[in-house]
Amino acid sequence: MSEQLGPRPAARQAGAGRAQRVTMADVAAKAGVSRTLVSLILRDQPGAGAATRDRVLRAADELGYRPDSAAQMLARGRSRTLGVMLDLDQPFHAEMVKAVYPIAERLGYDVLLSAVAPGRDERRALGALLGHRCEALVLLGSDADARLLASLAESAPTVVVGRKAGAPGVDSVRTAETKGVRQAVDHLVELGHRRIVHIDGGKGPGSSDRRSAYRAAMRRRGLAEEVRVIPGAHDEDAGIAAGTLLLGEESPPTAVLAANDRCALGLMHALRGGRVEVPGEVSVVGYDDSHLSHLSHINLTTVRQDTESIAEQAVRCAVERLEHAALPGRDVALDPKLIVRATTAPPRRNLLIEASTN
Amino acid sequence: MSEQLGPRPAARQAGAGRAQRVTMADVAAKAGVSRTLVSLILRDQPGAGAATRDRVLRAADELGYRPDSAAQMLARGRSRTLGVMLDLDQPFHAEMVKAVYPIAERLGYDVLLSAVAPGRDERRALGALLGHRCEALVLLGSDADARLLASLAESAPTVVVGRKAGAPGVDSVRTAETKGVRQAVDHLVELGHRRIVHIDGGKGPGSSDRRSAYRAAMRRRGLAEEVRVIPGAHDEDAGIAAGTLLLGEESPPTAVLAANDRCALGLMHALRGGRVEVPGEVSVVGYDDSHLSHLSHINLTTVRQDTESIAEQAVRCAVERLEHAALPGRDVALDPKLIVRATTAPPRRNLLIEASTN
DNA sequence: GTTCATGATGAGAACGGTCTCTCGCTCCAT
DNA sequence: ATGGAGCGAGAGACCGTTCTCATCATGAAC
Repeated sequence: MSEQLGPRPAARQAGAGRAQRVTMADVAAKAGVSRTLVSLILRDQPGAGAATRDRVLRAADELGYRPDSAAQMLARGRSRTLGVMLDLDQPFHAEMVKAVYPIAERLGYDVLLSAVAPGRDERRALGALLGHRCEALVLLGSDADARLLASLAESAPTVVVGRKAGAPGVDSVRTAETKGVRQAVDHLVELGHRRIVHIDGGKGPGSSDRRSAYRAAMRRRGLAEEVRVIPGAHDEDAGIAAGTLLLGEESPPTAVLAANDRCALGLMHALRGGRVEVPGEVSVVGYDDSHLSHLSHINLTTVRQDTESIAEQAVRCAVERLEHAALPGRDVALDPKLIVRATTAPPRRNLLIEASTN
Repeated sequence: MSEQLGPRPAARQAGAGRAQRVTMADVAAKAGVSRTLVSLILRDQPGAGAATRDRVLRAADELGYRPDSAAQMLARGRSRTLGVMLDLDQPFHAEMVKAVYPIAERLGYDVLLSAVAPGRDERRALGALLGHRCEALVLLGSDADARLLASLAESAPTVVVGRKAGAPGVDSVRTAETKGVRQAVDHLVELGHRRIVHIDGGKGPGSSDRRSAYRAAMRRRGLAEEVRVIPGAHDEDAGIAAGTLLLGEESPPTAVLAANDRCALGLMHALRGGRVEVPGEVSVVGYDDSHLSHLSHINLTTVRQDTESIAEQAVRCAVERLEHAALPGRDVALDPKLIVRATTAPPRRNLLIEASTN
């Protein structure tokens, strides 16, 4: 242990050698005014003379003053901080976060990130956010059950992105899966495809919606008997597995609607490995328009979720609920947009079969 | 109790409708002890009777008490929080963060994430971390110049991951590029390759080291006249460009050492698109061992940076500097390991030429 | 010349914790 | 008895802000 001479020697010595944090008091002293006034001026509030204002601002700048958000939070009773929980492995989450930053900033909120990781489940990730006094939570692709969500909502406004919340008092923002899927199916049908299968996303967020939307869209086009769902997931391996499965079939589909872009990529890889051309022999549609799909060598036709708007709505929901307490739980569904690139084309009859029996 | 005619009604009403935050005072009241004791017990310090301890813990649990880290920071003078700056688009960063979490936790540190994004440069990302009172900073793949690093280091211990820091008082942790590259080259040479090119990472972190390491390794194997570096970058497009270039050549290399996995992927895609088999006609080695390379359909031979150890060292550096103030700047270089998978094999003479003129 | 808004400034109490100190007790050697 | 140790518990200062309220000039209005 440390010898105890002065008050809290440990704390002092921890930062030893390092410049002490510059506080408002230092600025006040340097400018020759009171702390109160410094606070006022730094927060850009009226009530200080122009000359004083200048002097204080200059002093703050020279000292390299940086407000201590811990103290601010404590004093304000509000942190003006939004917590975002995400999965670092999901490119879509990355896109969302990028979109959330500027929006939150515009509304005067700070953003804190907390990732789920092996050994760090949602509960912990969220606990960290709450501990850091986030006033509202945005959950990207959460698996949380209704009970957890409900209990969260008791301590902070909670918005779930990408799926229905299923808990009272919790907002959700997501893509209108029905429309996205329908656009994709319509596109394929108009190209001349009939045998269109769907690789689903298993129990991932939004996938049950997409599944039923696919069925509905097919029925709507009179293709009820062609409906076929292959169980999958939101990663490359699922796509590979499905691709391998299809390669072995006698009369495989001419088009595939994948669970998401990663899944589509896996699928395409498997198909091309089996010498099946995309889109020559099989058309592939992804879902997400993640940065992967833009890449020139991939050039994936995909359904773009409007990240920008989703982020905007999510932040807005959180903030509104923060300000007007108990609103009813909202469920915002945004229109997605089909981005046609190079992986879809009219079907070429029988080529697939030929190729796969090479 | 505070039934008094409200000081700060604004603050109170901001959280209107929402349950008030449970504080230590509430727990203390419920357990019939003082705040001090509650604090003691919750921090797991000696000095409280077993019975009291139980009573307090139960009370805290029942009330759903959650320590307020803002207040803790303020009171402690220390935040015990590590700030990590990252780029959400880099899979390697994701791996790092996943590794950092448990290590930091073991050392009793909290982790805050701040991402760079369009419209949010390193300066801002770091400002956010500092504002939230991070005691130390870990920068993943930073572009920051020496001046910025030096000024950062004045306010908090700073560790740069993936490149040399180049600023005094700033630690760096990275892979011993020389060894990784040498292993890769040796592996290829032992398989029988001589014509081995390197696609470099442009001005990305670590790439100049890899470039010279490649030259050295080639010379060491007596292949000085085979040295060839193709300018590239750390993404798929660079790989494609290089691949396209090579496809057009008369006597292309039999093996390629890519800047990183993403680059390798692009390269492979381009090659396969040109009907060139990997590894049959060209062997490809990546760098990073990101989750992409594990995928069964990719199965990339790659140089694994030991994420685990890098994270450990980075956190350790930060913490040690935190505790022992002004140590000299360290530069830890960790041994990488070549992971041989399915994209490397002995060369087949002339096949590449045949294939590419098909 | 006294009274009053008005605008600039300062004093001091929160906020929710941590930490040092002191206090009252019991236990045991003198 | 007497005087410490040793331990459980509480008092109160403090961390760096924000916010309310009081104070103090200053000049316009009466």
